[in-house]
Amino acid sequence: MSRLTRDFYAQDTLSVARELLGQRLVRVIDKERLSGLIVETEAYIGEEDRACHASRGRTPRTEVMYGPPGHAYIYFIYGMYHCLNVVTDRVGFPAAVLIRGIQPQEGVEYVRQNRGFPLERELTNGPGKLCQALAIDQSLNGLDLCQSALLFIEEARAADPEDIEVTPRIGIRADEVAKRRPWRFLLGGKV
DNA sequence: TATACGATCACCT
DNA sequence: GGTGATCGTATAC
Repeated sequence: MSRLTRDFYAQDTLSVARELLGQRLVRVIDKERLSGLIVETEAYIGEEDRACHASRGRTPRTEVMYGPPGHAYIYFIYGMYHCLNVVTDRVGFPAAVLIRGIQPQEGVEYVRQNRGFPLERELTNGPGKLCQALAIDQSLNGLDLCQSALLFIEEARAADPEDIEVTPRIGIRADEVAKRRPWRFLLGGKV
């Protein structure tokens, strides 16, 4: 099973967001594999994108986004949740793809424990939920997905372009221009 | 030092 | 459809 390489993440952000659909996100914990196919992503691109954390410039928090592609940008939100992003594009340009949803594959029972045994479809259908399910927190921030044994993305089945749905990003507070950008990608018409 | 708020979720009506 | 939980970060003082 081959892992996605630096070249993959070094593409422009919209291409990465699109091509991540159908790939397999893998978390190894206690030598056990937890994984799921990526079914929902959102792109956040550059300081000009008002919805992107880097729109207020380079800070300790956003530093990772300015670094090399292929690293994990994980932030803490609403005092209780974490969200997982993968850094894209080139060094010095802040951009990332938010992983918003996965379809559980391996280690489902472990995942159910982490999530407090909710309904199957509620396990990982949101950025905060999937981080809780895969035990992803800030200790993994900045991790190199091309090198790490703990967190990485494997090449699985690339999504058929016809199965990809494109919509505006959700949950963001920003100006109308940023809100309207069709930078959210879903697999198989999932909403 | 102080304060306001967010790329969310779960639970309520 | 509405709201409270809960705290790191950015920004203002």
